[in-house]
Amino acid sequence: MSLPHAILTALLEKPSSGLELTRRFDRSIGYFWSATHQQIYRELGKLEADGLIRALPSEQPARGQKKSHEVLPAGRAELARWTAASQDPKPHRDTLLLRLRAAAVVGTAGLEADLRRHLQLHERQLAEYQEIEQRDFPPGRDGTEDRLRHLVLRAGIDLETFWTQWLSRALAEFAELPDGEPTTPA
Amino acid sequence: MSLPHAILTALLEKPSSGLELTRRFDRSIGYFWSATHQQIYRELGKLEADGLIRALPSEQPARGQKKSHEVLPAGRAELARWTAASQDPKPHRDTLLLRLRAAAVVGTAGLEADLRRHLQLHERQLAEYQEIEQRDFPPGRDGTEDRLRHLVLRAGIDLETFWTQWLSRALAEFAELPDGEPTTPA
DNA sequence: TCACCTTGTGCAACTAGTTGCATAAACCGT
DNA sequence: ACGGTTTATGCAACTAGTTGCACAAGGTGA
Repeated sequence: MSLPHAILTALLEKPSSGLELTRRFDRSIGYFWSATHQQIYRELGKLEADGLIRALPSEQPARGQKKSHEVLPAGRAELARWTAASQDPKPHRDTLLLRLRAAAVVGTAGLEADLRRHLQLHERQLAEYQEIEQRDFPPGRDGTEDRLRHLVLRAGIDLETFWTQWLSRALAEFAELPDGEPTTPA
Repeated sequence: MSLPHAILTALLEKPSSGLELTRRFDRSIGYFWSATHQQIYRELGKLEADGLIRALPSEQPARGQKKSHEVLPAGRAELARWTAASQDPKPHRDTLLLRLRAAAVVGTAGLEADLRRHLQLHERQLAEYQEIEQRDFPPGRDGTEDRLRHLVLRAGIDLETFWTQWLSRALAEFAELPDGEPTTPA
C-alpha cells in the first residue's frame, strides 16, 4: 500500500500529469520506489475516486490530452497519517544473493560475468547519486526539507557503496576459487 | 521467477517436506528470499508437475502426512541454467525512505519513534548474523561452498550494518530538527 | 473416549506489480 | 491532405506474493 503515498508525495512536491509523474518516477522517486506508467494511471484514478486528489480544471479532459492532478486536503492528511504510522519492514528479496547460494550447490559456472556486470551497474548508479549530491546539496544548506532529502540520498549513496564493495570482494573470492563445475559432485 | 529456484536450492542442500522448507525459509534462506508456507506448497506442486522434483516414496501420501521432496536431474539442470543466466537487478522499493521523503512535505511528526524501532530491529538482525558467522564460519575453513555461503552472510552483515548506521545518523539529524509539523506551511 | 492442541498440507480470494497492446491528439515534414 | 513520429492516456490479461481459512492425523490430558 505504498504506491498511492508515493504519488501523493510527488504531487505535493509538484502537481503533475500522469506522464510527468512517470518521468519523475524514473528519476528521483523511482530510486527507492519504482512504478510504470500503467500503475500510475490506475492509481491516479483510484486516488481521484477516493477524493484524495483532483484533476486541475485547466483543460477539458480528453484522451491524449494532458491532465494535471493536485492533492486535496484529505490526501495530505492521509499521507501524514501513513507517514507517521508504525510499519514493519518488508522482507528483502535479492536474486543475486540467491544465485550465489545456488552456486554453492550447482557450481559457479557463468556467474562471474554477471557479477561483473552488476558491479558496473552499481558503480554507475553510485556516480549518478554523487553527481546529484554535488548539484543539489552543496555544503551550508540546512533547511529541514533539504536535510531530510539529503538523508534519503545518503541512503542511496551508502547502499550503492555497499554493493560495489561487496561485489568487488565477491569477484576477488571468485578469482581464487577452483573454478567451474558443481562443488557437490554427483 | 525466483521462488522455484530458491526451493530447488534448499532441496538440494537437504530434501525436506513442505513444513521443513517453511521453517528453513524463516531462517537462513528467508534472510534474502522469504516465502510463506502457502507459496511453498503451491510451488512444490508446480515443480513436481514439471518433473523437476519428486516426492520421496517413503510414506503413503495422505493429507496431514509428512511428505519429503528431492530434486531430480532436470531440476538441478534448471537451477544451474538459472544461476548462470544474466539477470537485471530488480528495482528496490523501500517504504522507510519513501516515508522520509513524504515527511519532507507533510512533516516529521510521529516518524522518529518508528525509526528508533527499525534501528532496534536491524541491530537485532545484525547480532543474529554475527552469531551465525562465529558459529558456522570459524577462521581457517576454505572449501568452495563455505566461501560462497560466507560471502552471502557477509552481504547480510554489511547490509544490516549500513542500516544501523544510517538510522543512527537519521535519528541524530532528527534531534536537531525544528521538530513537528509540516515544513511547507499551508 | 472425548475434547483439545500441535503438526502438516492445502484451497480460494485478494492485492500489488508487470507486460502487451489500443487509442487519440498534436506536431512535422512533404 | 497525407503519413509518420512523439506525447499522452488508458484497458486487459497475467504473474507473484499475501491473507484467511479449512481439513486431516496424531498426541495429550481429564
